[in-house]
Amino acid sequence: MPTSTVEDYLKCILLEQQRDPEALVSMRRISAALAVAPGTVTAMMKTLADSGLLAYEPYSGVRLTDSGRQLALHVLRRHRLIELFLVKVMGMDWSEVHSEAEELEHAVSDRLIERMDEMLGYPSADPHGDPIPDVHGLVEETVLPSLLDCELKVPVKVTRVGDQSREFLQLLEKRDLKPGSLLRVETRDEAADAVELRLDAGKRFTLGFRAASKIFVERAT
Amino acid sequence: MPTSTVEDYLKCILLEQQRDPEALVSMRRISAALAVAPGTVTAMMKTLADSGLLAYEPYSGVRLTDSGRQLALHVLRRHRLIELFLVKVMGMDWSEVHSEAEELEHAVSDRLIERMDEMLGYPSADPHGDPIPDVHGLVEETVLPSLLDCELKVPVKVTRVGDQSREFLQLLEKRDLKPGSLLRVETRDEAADAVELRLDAGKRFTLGFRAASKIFVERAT
DNA sequence: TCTATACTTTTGGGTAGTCGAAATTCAGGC
DNA sequence: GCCTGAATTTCGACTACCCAAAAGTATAGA
Repeated sequence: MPTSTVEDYLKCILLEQQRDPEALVSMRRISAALAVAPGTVTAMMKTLADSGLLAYEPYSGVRLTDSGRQLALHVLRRHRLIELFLVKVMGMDWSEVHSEAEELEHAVSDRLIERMDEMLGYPSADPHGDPIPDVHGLVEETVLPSLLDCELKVPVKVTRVGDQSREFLQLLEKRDLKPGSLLRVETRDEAADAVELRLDAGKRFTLGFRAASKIFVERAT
Repeated sequence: MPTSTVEDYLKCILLEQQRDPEALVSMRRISAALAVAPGTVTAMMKTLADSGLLAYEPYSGVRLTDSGRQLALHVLRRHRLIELFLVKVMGMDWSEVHSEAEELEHAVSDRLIERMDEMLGYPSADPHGDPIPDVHGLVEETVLPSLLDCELKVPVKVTRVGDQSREFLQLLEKRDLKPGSLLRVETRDEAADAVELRLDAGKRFTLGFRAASKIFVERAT
């Protein structure tokens, strides 16, 4: 059974890999994401490679093997189900569940996680709109446009947010930009680094490009 | 912040101390309870003593200090609230929640545990009848008679069981001897090592002294 | 009083994970 | 082709656990 440290490394690599499925994941990215020294990552990558969980190319980076990927997906499944459980059942705020799930994902048994899944009605996405892998590790990967790419002046629905930080989520909460919210992008001004939104209620709100790129939408039906 | 290993040692010592509040807790008991080598316990006791969590008397044993006791009570609170939560909210079997709680007690945040407490209506006992310390670490210690000490032929109610092992709990479940169940002790035969019970429904069942000593009752009102 | 035995402590050693700093490698610009 | 800067790897060292086995201690019974 993998230690919780190993689970953290695998999950982190999976997430980094998803940003750019072609490339190998560099030591630098992992070391930054997990806040450990670069040398520590190199050492860990060697032992994970020895366990057959990933392929390690010295000076280039790593890529998960099938078994490593499978394991990482199970951790991700636990993480996201727990987040949804904390929001839906425990009534916690979605801006505080990420760090809580970060701990719990290593402690819950398979039995308990399946019970949560059942209670939640086998959901397909967590409170941030991230897809939940099923019990066999299958995920539906959909690429959504962000507020930077979507059509202008057309009603869209927020379906996913790409930043778990407390501050960002609290902003979205306050401005009613959570998954499910409806809005339209009125204008984009590259020079001003500004994306102007009109919310469902008619209120207007402006985001910077950086923040806008972290909100993903789909056409409102 | 104490590691989960330290929390396990403290909880274990608290529990052993409760069996015999006068005596010091020996290395042997701790080593047996936690399934670690005796030398490992001695080493850990020295570091815990250095941290001011317990008093260590070489060749005699240890006793928790106030701060050690406080910490242990918080772990115990988490453990017992989690057990009750798993039974009441998650619908798990009481014979399987102990080991699950053993992991979760080190992972849940204070925030989440208080949320559970609230959802459960600030309960005073876990599914086995063990008292739940309050948020300040206060517990009501009540000494109850077991099926070995209680009056004969008088209606009593099971209120606490002193063995968390799966097999024992499954037996109690099957025989309807869970906390809340009503029964009478008909006879005790020391030579035969037998305690004869008459259950509420009228059925009769016989336990050995060893098992009978692990079921605690109070007079039925 | 002495000793057998059960318990405790000490010692030496091992694994997992971490860091800081020195040494190495790679890739882009000249 | 060489140099430089960034990334990577290597190295020595540390903490927190853990074990097995040798050595020491306490005590109950002869």
